[in-house]
Amino acid sequence: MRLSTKGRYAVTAMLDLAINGKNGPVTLAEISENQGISLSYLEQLFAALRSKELVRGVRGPGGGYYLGKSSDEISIANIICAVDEWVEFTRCGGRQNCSGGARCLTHTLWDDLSSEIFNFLANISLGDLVRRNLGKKDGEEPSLNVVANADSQAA
Amino acid sequence: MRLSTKGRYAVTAMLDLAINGKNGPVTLAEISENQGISLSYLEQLFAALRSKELVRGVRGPGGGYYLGKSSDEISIANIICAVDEWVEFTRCGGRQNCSGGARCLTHTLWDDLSSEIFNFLANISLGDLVRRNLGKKDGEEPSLNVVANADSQAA
DNA sequence: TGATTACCAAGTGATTTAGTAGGAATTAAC
DNA sequence: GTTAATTCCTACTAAATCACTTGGTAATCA
Repeated sequence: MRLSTKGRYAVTAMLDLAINGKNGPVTLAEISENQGISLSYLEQLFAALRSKELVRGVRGPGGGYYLGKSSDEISIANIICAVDEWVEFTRCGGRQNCSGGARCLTHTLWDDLSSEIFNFLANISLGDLVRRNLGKKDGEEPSLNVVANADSQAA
Repeated sequence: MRLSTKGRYAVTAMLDLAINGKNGPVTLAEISENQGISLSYLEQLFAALRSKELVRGVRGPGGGYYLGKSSDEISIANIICAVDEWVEFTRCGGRQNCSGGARCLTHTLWDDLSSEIFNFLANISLGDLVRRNLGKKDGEEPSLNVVANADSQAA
């Protein structure tokens, strides 16, 4: 499994698209400008997003990108999976040669852990992020209490 | 932020240590054998774990590693942070030149998201994992319902 | 003394990251 | 119909990271 800045770029760009795409498509040049991400790198990320139908491109002057679905139908997990390919590889392909050993024991456990994180991200939609953002002024700290996790206490 | 196989290696090794270290220290050679991780790579991971006092090494014959604290005092987040350095870097160091722009807006939001994940991992201790494991037989699927998250629903 | 272990530092091939470069295809505006 | 704006596509690249190897040194037990 994997969850790095690449996914963050994609989420940031999609959020920009969700916020600024209300009236007409948004160009990658604008997102590049807004978010400080290189244009060609954005193109590559959006190629992946498009293949998963999370965005829809319109060519020519006045073109740009729309969201492929409503922002409430797009989860953060969707976005990250599109660009980052959330593979949680088992070292022992399938179930061979790790029947009772400590290796298999720990890896199924780690897979459970990563699927918990997946569920967490799958329960936050792009629409949630937009609403959380627009409801706040700049100085305020936007808290992110989403569906999945009500009682998070700091360590 | 970052959460890859390197952290998984460390968690796996620590779990092995917690399970097999009841009576006497465990050598890295044993963990290497059990988990299929190269010995020298383990050494590097354990150098990081030792610097955070999560493990304690004993040299010489009959030596090996102990846990540095009780397994209930070590969280998964502790382990991952030790080897993976959980940096959630803000592109605009501090608060310069992103007062109201969309950039800062999205990055504080992403930071919230990553701290949610951090809290999630911080609420699972190594002891939790051990108990979850030992209570099960091999064939069974070990469910991972931990303190932090009671109501996880699949997406 | 010798074996066994942790410790330490440097190097390496493969992969990923974040980006450049250079185009081709589509379409709106002139 | 030409031009400009935009998406789309392929290939390349420097830097970083991953997982590992090599070759040691230091401590400690028998």
